[in-house]
Amino acid sequence: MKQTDILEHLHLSLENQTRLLQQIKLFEYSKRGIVIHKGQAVSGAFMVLAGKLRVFTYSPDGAEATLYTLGPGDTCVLTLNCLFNQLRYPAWVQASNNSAAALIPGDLYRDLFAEEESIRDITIEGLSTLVFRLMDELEEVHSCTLEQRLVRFLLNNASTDGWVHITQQELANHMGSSREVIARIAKGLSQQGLISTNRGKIHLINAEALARHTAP
Amino acid sequence: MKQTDILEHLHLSLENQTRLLQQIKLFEYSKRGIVIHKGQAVSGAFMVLAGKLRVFTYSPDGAEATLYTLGPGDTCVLTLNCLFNQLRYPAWVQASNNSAAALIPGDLYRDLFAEEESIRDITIEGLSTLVFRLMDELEEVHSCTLEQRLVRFLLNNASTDGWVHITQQELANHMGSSREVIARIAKGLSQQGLISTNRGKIHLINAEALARHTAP
DNA sequence: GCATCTATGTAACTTGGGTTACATACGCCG
DNA sequence: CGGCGTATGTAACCCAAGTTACATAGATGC
Repeated sequence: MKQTDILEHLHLSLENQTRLLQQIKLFEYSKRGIVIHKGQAVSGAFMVLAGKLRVFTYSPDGAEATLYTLGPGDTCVLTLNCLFNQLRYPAWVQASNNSAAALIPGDLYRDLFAEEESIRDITIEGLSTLVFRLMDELEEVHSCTLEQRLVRFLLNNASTDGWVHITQQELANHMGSSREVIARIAKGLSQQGLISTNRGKIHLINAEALARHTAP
Repeated sequence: MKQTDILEHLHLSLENQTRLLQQIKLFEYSKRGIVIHKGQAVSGAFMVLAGKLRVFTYSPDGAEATLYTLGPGDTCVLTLNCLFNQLRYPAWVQASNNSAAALIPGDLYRDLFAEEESIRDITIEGLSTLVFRLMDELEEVHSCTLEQRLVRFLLNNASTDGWVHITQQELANHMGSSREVIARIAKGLSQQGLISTNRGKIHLINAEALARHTAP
């Protein structure tokens, strides 16, 4: 992981490229490492360079709920929120794999935001996208059954060969439910011949039929 | 309602004030009038000048769920989203009272966004605030009972004398539930002497005791 | 191969809250 | 005042989904 990798994700004037490289800090995280914890003061914008980070909250009773995940080139929008509004970070961030991220100091980011159109664009786009994702999720939560949400998740996260590599516990965390409930729903789906369950992964046997479960 | 009222909510250079007044369109809505319907193409940014607008969605089965409400000086963030991302409007907007709003054409808004720091600030702040509100709501939905959510809503919306002017049907729509359920919960609370229910309004008798219902 | 993790499978029980189906009460207007 | 539209009150019923409590089955290392 090199500092200069960050330039691939941004379009900046040469002068600002130099400033950026002088001021960013690189961080590397091993699998399951905690990147940011709730309540932490955030001193800059986080951009993921490699790996995968998961942003999640704990509900008061200790259950996890994933908000979203970040891949290479993604900026963690919540850190932008914190920067522009002087807030503390409202969630946890954990590395799903070995990952690397760059921290762009807050003052620099604000300067770049004022000077560089491309920075303004990715900022606005990141915020907007998150707003839509959250709205969708909110609507989904109170208008879909857990089975529909689970099916939708599987369809959205299957690799081209129809496998989803995830444990039932992780699925449960992701949907804010419990493992047993996921197992029960998965059992129903597998009895209908739609999926098969394995240790650490799920196979979509009939994606078309499965898709019909999200709407009827 | 005069065009120039909009200037109170924005800090612009004189030149841009003139441009703004030349290009905005004013709209007035009577109570319950539809301001924007889902799927509509949005040609500019909406700023509320007077009254109150309610932004909500319908779930597939026809139940309403309020996303948020807008008062004078608020900009509808979703229209910004649509502008910057060329999307269609993802919800309905209805006037809660007689209201007025200004439409700032998209091209003008983008110009102002590039030129005026104050516009950038309110844009970012509006988006950020919405992100936090949505995150809170999402967390609330899967970690609180309906009673807790109802109590919280009442506490947040009571006037200083402890009255909330809203029908149970509106409450139900707002929380994505049904009237009967709200009535059942309200009955429980009023039997404990915490609130009293009346036609079209609810009185908070003991707000402190009520507040203790949101956490234990 | 055996011990030990970690992941999955299952069943019984509980509960929040949505649904259905009425009854009653309020308030306005002719 | 009396009727009609709108708001609230209540009860019985049902189901999705969370909880508790174990059983079993792949992995991994020694």
